[in-house]
Amino acid sequence: MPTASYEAEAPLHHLARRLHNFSGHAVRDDLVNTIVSERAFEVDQPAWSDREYLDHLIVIETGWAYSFNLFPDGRRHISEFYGPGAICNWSRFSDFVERDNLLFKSGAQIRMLDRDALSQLFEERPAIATLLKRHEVARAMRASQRVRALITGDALDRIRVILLDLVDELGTIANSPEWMPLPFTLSELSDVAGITPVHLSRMLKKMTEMGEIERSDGRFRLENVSTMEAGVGYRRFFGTAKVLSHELN
Amino acid sequence: MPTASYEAEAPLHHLARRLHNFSGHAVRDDLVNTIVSERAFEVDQPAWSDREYLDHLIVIETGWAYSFNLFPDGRRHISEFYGPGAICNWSRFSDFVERDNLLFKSGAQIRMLDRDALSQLFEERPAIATLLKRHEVARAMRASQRVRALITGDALDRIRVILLDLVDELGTIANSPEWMPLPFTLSELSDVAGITPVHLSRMLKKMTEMGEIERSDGRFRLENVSTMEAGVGYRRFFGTAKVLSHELN
DNA sequence: CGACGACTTGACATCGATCAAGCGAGGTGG
DNA sequence: CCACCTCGCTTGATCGATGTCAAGTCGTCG
Repeated sequence: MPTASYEAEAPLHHLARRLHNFSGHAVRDDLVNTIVSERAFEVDQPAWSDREYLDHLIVIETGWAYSFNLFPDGRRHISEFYGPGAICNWSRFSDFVERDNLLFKSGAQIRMLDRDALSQLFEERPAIATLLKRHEVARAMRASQRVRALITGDALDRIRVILLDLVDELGTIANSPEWMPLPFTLSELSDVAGITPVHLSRMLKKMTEMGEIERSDGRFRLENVSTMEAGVGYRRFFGTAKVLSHELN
Repeated sequence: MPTASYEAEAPLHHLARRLHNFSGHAVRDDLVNTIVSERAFEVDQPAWSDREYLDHLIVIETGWAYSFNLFPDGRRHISEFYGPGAICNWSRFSDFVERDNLLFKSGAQIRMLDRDALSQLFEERPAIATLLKRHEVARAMRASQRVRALITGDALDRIRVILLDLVDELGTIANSPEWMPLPFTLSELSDVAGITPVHLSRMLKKMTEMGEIERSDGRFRLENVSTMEAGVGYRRFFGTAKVLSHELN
């Protein structure tokens, strides 16, 4: 059930934009040839299907998803979130590793790229494999930066890093607009941060009062991104991707 | 300045034992041929040399090391620790990724395996590359399990998971002895857990009073490993490695 | 002996969780 | 249409968990 915006964009448009940050090469056409199916989600939906994780690379066209893990006592930890153009299951796909569950937020639209077709493409054009790998290495480095903040920081710093990661996740596909959508509920964000939804609500109020952020109608705005980044020692891995890829090799 | 125990063991003895958990193949001789140098540390020493990280795979023969990261404000986060037989820089070595700093604890002895020699070995015998990769994937999965606990758990659960990881790290090379050495200071352990050393000291005292652990002379003992594992939903990645490698492929 | 670092303990302050109540938007059935 | 429900969010009151500051012990090393 594609929406207007879904049809408006060419397939893998956002992914191509992300990858373009790492290399001037045009790879969209090659990747489009490996598409085997697509899917749209009208309501939040966990993906329990193991086969699709292993046989296909899952790319988000529109909307959001996150990977999560349930504890025996029912608590939930959200370890990573994925915005438009993101690859949701790279490590599982490439390492055959048992990983977290995925949940697609309502409104998400995804496309699946075939494992065998991709393998063949990677053999024919190794540069594409390297490109995708670099892109995912950058995500892994961003995640490990977030984890450091979540383990050692207080609630405010945890929230700041998560908000910056959200901005970064959207900034990969466009220059960050002033007002960003808040694609997740407070309960979900609190499961990322490792704090309670109640406390998260209070801290967001506090940050609003301190003039750090503004909120309105499901969107938020960071008053001064650079100041916030400096305050928590945040480093961008996608926004400055061209610099990064230069560092990498 | 090798110690008695250093000379008593054959090179890469502990690493070979670890790998044996994942495959019956004997790979020690092949790996030994790639050794280019060795080093012993008499006092705690950070390794600042970038070249050795990239040109060599660092294997611990005896003793311990950890990787850490410094915040602008001086705080330190310790993200992983390495015991006898561990590979300290796999991700940096294989992905050319910028990673944490390493610190070798006093008494540590390491050997370095040459990058080029290893690459050649991996080409000739791909099974060895797969074996090493599986071993490091298991470590990554254990680390992500720990991170979940460190983000969402309270101080007691954080400490429990860290102690279980320490036991696991030693259990890979031998059946866990009753009394385990505590190779890190409370300050270091608190930088793993993301709590203060003072609070860690109090919590260890509390766990001792509750009969969960015993401490004596720089060593500790878990009263009931299975109970503790069940209590925090802990999963072993090395001790049950044969099961794991069966799952993996 | 004195200095130092690792650890412990106490008193106190702060942070964050818990419990409970209420509000508003959106959906459903009468 | 309204009554009613659920869900996400907010707020207040309170309690427990954790950090901070300070003092003191112990072993090690010069």
